[in-house]
Amino acid sequence: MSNRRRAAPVYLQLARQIQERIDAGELPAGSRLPSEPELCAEFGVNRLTIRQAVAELERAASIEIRRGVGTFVRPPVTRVSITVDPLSQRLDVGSVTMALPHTGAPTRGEGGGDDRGGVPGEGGERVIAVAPASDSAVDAEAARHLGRPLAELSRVETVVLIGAEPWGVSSYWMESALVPRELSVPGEADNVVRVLAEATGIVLEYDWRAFSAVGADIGDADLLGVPTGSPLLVREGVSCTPDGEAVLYVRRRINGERARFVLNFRPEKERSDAMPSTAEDG
Amino acid sequence: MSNRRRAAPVYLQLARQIQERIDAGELPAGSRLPSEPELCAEFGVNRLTIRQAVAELERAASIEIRRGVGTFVRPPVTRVSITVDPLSQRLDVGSVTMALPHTGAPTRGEGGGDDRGGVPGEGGERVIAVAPASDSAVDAEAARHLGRPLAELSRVETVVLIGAEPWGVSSYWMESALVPRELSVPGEADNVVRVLAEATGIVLEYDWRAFSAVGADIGDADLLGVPTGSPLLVREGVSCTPDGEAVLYVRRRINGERARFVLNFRPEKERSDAMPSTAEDG
DNA sequence: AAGTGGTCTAGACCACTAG
DNA sequence: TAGTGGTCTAGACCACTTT
Repeated sequence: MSNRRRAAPVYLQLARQIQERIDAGELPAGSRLPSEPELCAEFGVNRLTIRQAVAELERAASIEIRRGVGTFVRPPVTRVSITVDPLSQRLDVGSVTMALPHTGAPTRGEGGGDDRGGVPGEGGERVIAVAPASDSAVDAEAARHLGRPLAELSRVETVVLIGAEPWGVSSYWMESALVPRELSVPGEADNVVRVLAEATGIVLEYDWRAFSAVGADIGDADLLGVPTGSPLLVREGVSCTPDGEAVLYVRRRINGERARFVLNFRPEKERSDAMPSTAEDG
Repeated sequence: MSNRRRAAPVYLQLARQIQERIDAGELPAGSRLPSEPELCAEFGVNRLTIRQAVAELERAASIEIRRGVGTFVRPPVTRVSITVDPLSQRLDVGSVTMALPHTGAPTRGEGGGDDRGGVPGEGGERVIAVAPASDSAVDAEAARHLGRPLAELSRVETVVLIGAEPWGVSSYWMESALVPRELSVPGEADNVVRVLAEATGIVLEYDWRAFSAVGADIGDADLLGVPTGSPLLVREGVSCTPDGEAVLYVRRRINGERARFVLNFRPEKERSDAMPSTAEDG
């Protein structure tokens, strides 16, 4: 009849213990954790148990593991903020692609300052596949959003780059007849929405946009260079003609660590220095 | 000089192989995977290797593991959609809490239908802690957003429930003097924003809101009953008086599987049945 | 009781990074 | 080359669920 709560597994206790050291400042951002053998000795457990604890902290984004080097406490993340003015901006002018300020690789690791100015290629969008919609669940949802039969649709898959680093993965669905020739073959494309608008002469407006969060599936994880299950910010929605005819459904998965979408509800004002805002949305 | 790409580790190859079976329909949603010993025999590897592969698929949300029972292919997720009308809704009327339609526990698992009607308690918000802001990074950010010194602020931590299930975790920061007595002690609170507005007589408007994605840290994972690192949708922002004075900073982490925020940019129209919309936002 | 997944040990070998 | 983390094996015991 003992209602005693089962003790947590050892690896979880260790994870919490190490997290407490981090929170308490005993292990400041950028500092190195003891090596796995050292932790084994300290806690008197098998290496695999230590590894489970460390993996837990890595999933929690508390630490960063660098193979062959060591394990380090992560500094607080800095995100790219993208502002959307919900009161006025209704025109879908293209992609977020060109937005980002200093495109240098993100600062990480030690507390040491590492300015890295002037990475030349600002970014862009690389088409990696174009194919007719199949009967997969995601294609079916796109067809539903566009109110068109699956058979008429094509899907364009792209990777959005900042500098040379993948920042997000996009899937676009549109009528197959609308797919511009420039996009019909994998390669650089700069900005899919703009190419589409220019090639077809269609003016695109936002119909709706939605935000959600998912873990990276195996395919997206590959493309983005992150572990499977990493949090991705999903931004999806339909763009339409000024008449309201749905033309394009887009679903973009963005490395969660590297983006924040901001909606300002009040007219431009002195806002706290809080929002290091930027850029346009697409 | 061999530039041959290193072969992927066995567990990853197995994960991809199993994922392909799922994608191909050989393992339909709801079906059970072979047990771990069976998979060991089939692929001729150690059980731990199989477990690594299976863990990978679980992180990718492709499968669901039920201890003592088996491992099952997950059906596509269904999310609660919350609409925000960016053109008009500017008043911060309270929490998303009361929003959700049928509060039954989410359907999961087998393809079999499992209606579960009539969970009585519709949900609410449970205060779990109230404390003065410390010098932690997250408290400091709140102070920055509110433009007030840390010492004047208090933090209120709550869990947002749907039925009996935790749906999100909220942190609110406000002037310590403003914290209503009703919130000053842990317990049921129904709706923090409403309580705050009623207790102080302050009318709250949105200043800004932002969306991002993070993995659950150990604490949030505990509160939400999800694994560490699970994708959470973060909705944060400042609410202010009609004069624009920042009053409240809120940062809510929502189980990523269970929420989607929708912004409609066009006036109400016949929209595709796509958006099974709902509710208000807070 | 039987079968499932969860935790843990001991030991091995490998790949990557740095000095 | 030495030290780090990454992968894999073999075997054990446990907790949970179902029958």
